Amino acid sequence: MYNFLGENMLKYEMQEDKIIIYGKSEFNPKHILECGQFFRYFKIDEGRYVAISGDVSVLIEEVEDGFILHTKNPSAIKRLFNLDEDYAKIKAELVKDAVISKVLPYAEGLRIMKTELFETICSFIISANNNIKRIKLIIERLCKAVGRRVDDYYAFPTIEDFRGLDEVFFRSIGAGFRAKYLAELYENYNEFIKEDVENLTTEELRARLMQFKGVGRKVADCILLFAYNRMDVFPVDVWMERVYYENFGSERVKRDKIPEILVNRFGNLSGYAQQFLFYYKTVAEKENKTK
DNA sequence: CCCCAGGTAGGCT
DNA sequence: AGCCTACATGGG
Repeated sequence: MYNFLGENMLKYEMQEDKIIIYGKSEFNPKHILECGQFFRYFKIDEGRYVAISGDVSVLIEEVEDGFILHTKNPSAIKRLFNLDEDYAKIKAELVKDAVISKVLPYAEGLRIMKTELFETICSFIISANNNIKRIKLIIERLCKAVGRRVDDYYAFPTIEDFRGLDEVFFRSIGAGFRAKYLAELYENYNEFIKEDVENLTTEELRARLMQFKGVGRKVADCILLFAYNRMDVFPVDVWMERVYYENFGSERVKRDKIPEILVNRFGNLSGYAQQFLFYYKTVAEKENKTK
């Protein structure tokens, strides 16, 4: 059955073991997976990616006029990629910004995902003062060590899989100084999920998330954006700090001020703006230079 | 043998 | 509050 929610929206068809995506303008696996929001993806070859979220996997295959998302759990994958989100509308608004209009053409079909909460918290704690390649490496070692085996891959560990794991264990998978933060998660996360946080404002929920050790402003904003899809946040890391001075403000400001300035500029589209800029800065700009 | 990476906590003033 | 620095580890 088709979705007829809007004229310009992504057209897709749900089947028992796959989702068929029609057209390539609103869904681009490279742009979605390589924009830094998600770590458990693998490029198989030209045109094929595998992604694993929680305990669900998907094989993304490029075909003539779109993509086929092979999966045992299509509804979970539909949710993961926010397939009903209307990006035509979002981009029509964003393109009015001179800086964004420059980078949008490089990231057509980028979508913000909706990632699993526990996985997102762990992943972004690991991301602190780290590089993407090594973040992926540590996460894969974590999944292989304690994640449930599903078919031919390992699920991301659940909170219960973390029971009893100590700092020594997390150091053994290469987490380094972040090991103690991960070891503290079992108790603190179990406390957190008892609370009703969905109705908190973004500011309140950020403050709550920052009570986790290893979660500061930037990591909290990533959790807000990717796990909660709160779009009124703009995570600022070393890359976004560079983008800020190159495009938005030449005067030196305190690093803590940059998110505030950019959220004022982009409002409820901040999260989208940040991801388009991040993709351009970390992937597209580099590829342009090598051409 | 340097430097850097999707930063943060803790200690200092 | 705001500033400073240590922090584990793999890759360039």
